Amino acid sequence: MLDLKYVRVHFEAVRQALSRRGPIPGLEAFLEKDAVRRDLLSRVEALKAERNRVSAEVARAKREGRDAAGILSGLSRAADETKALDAELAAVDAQVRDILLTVPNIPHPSTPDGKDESDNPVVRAWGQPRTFDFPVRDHLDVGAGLAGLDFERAVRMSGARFCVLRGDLARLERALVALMIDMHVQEHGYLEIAPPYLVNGASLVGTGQLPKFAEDLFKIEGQDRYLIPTAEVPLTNLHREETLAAEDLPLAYTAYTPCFRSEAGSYGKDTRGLIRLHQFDKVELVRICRPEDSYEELERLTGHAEAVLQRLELPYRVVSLCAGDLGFGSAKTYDLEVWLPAQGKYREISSCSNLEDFQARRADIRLKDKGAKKSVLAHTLNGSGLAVGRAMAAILENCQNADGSVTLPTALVPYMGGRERLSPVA
RNA sequence: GGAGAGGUGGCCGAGUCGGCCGAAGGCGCUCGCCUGCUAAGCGGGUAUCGGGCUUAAAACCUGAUCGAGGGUUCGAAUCCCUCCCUCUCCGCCA
Repeated sequence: MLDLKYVRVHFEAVRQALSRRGPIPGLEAFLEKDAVRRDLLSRVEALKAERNRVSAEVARAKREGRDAAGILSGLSRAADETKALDAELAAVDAQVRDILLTVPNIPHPSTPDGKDESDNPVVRAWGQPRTFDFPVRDHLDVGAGLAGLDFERAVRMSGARFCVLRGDLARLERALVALMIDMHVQEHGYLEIAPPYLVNGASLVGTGQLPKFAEDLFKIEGQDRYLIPTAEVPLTNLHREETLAAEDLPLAYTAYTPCFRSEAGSYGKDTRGLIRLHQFDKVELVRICRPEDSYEELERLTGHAEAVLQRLELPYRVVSLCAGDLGFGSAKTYDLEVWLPAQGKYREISSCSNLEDFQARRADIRLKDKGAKKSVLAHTLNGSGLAVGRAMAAILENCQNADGSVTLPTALVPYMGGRERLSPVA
């Protein structure tokens, strides 16, 4: 959410900056609604101030044993008026808030111009895509050969876009999670968190999924509870409605969780394989820091996610999302894209974003310097470190051999009980 | 799931028949004084988020907040309703 006063005072500049994303419907109504709100607010406050003054007079009269009937006369009409205006104010207030809640974040100046993903500039690349002297199979075929992916049964029990992992691949999933968490905790200084997978609506408003993207979420029927679409939600909301001590920052959290997404509107996209599922595992990174540090923190966070790809020896590149492709709450995002040889393409495996104070304002996450009078909004960042299913797909494709076996990246060997290779099941 | 108790400032805790209660008192923290050192003592300060004014800040004016929302009332921490949460006992359960 953007700052109300800032939007009012710098409306044209805000509109300009947001237009880099494309059209923002709803913004036009803001100034008018806001003016009405401000007018009502000052009138209501004046009425309340007068009411409070007279009430104090009544109290004094009663205490001194005098008759307060004279003061009291006509007050109930004023009270009715206050109540009516107050209701009007609450309604307009909600309207202004609704507008603000559906306006995306302002792209940072360093976020490149562009309309969609084809405009995302490559910032850097790492590793050489391998050349194969045999026909490359996609991760589905490789996984099937290992008897590790079972989509048929997953569909029967849950429906499309679910997967059952078996045997070596079930273990590989666990190994990947363990490797990633260990790296982030032991080498990058994150605190491991095991959060709830169900959160309430307020938390989702806090991180920006609600109210605008309700259709992307799985909601528990009849309850104010939703399956998390990413661990970003519980991790960032750890400190919702808290004022943090500035000297404790930055805070760095990591968590492994399943993520649940309805994928409404992605029919026909990536229908095969592990790339786009209703449920997938992800290791998430969240950092909460002082405003002046957040861009430095974004580079750091991105580096932590890259380190995992490097450890797994998977070729990847880093792209800077252009304004038109930027996520709702993000001011700047780097996507890490891993090489998938069967597709002959780099595919997103991590997205690292600086949300600046966009989430902090919604979630009321503040920080205060020792001795400072005022608190300020913190900055929040998050990134995948990494998406586990996509990492598995990348390993199956990049590390496959002609005989259908898969040579595991060295870093995974200890996590796979010393095994260096997964062999096809006859 | 059943029965009961309760949610007040960083913490503990008071709040009488609704009326100078944003809230006594204590602890903690902090500033100053005092003091061979430490400890003790004395005095002061110490919730948050808004709106207005201001170039800005401070000061000042003002609104809201005693779990959340609503109601009664001129006026609600105090009365009423709904919800959330915590604790105790019983039942069930990994």
